[in-house]
Amino acid sequence: MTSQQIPQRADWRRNRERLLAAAAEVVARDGASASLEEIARRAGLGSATLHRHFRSREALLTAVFHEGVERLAARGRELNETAGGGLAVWLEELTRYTATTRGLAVSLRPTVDDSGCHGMLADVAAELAATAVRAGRLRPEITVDDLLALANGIAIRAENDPELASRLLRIAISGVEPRT
Amino acid sequence: MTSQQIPQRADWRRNRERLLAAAAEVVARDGASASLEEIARRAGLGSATLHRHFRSREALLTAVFHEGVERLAARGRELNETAGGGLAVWLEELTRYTATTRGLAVSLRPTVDDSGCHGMLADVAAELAATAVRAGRLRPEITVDDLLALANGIAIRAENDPELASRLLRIAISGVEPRT
DNA sequence: CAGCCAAACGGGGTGGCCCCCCGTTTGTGC
DNA sequence: GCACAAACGGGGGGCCACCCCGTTTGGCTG
Repeated sequence: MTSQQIPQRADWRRNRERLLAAAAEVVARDGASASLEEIARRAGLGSATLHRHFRSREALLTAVFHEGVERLAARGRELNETAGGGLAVWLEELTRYTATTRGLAVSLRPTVDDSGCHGMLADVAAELAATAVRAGRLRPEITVDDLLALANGIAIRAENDPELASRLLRIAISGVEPRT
Repeated sequence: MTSQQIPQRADWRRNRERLLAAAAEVVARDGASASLEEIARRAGLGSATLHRHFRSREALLTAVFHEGVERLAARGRELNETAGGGLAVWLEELTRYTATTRGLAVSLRPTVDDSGCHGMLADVAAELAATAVRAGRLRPEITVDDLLALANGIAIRAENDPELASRLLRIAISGVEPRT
């Protein structure tokens, strides 16, 4: 998924794990703008090593969030089996999770080559959306990318506030006018 | 609105204008994270002077965007006189404008003391919302703050893409299900 | 088990940024 | 014009990203 070639030497793999563990801590505290130097320090490695392992801040963040994003994707596939395919439920879980996981929301913006976290979710989202359209619960002219962008915008804005994230997403899904 | 006391010496006012002009250029190019040093340099002033005029990045951004935000507020009051009070129209204009004015979306997040740009819009938004509720076009349990947060999240996400901003806002306003 | 060498490491340099201290200049009221 | 508060700005401290290049090390081979 990221720019990892054939893992080579043992120390290389060990250091990668150390870097990811340190990054997880620091990013959880400071968000996407965490200091790369501090991450390297905390891993007991030189900052050059960090840069060799992860060419960019984005590559590092992608690796840090990889597991959580996979879990979200799996959850989406699971929900897609339920009656009506729980698009709305999934979007809310997605938004809450990305809002409360510091730095993740920013990392979910699609990238030029789509090598980041976004690509991993786009597929599940598309399935859920298709099911929802079939069930008459999603207007067909709304694209998956727009749905994801909406959830992403809400998550960025509601960083650290899951209640706000849920509320905003529900408004966006049900609209603003009284139900007729 | 910002931390401006009684404007005192002539050079003080002159320098303030120079700083704001430089800031407008650089922020338009680089967004909210523009380099303060570059702004000072471009204004032909020392960076210490910039810090004396604007205690924080946020204070500077607030001043830079002041005029545009006032215009948005005025536009809101104007729309509030029309039939049904154009809440939806205003929200879309707001979102488009903040999405395309680099750095503004970030500056519109409410601040602790609410001395930033947000306060200037909260009042108009409240009027528009009240009118919309009376016209049966807004569920009363939706708060103004949530509406603004939603528009703000969309604008942050759709930075530099007015079409995306419009589309997302319309989805959020009309909801995701087919109109019954 | 030793020796070799590509792979991997990391100290430290470069250049940038923010923020502020404090000695210097300047505008203004008298 | 003069005195003095008001305002300025050079430059230092501390942090950061990024990268060069001399040094260490893992693991293969015989």
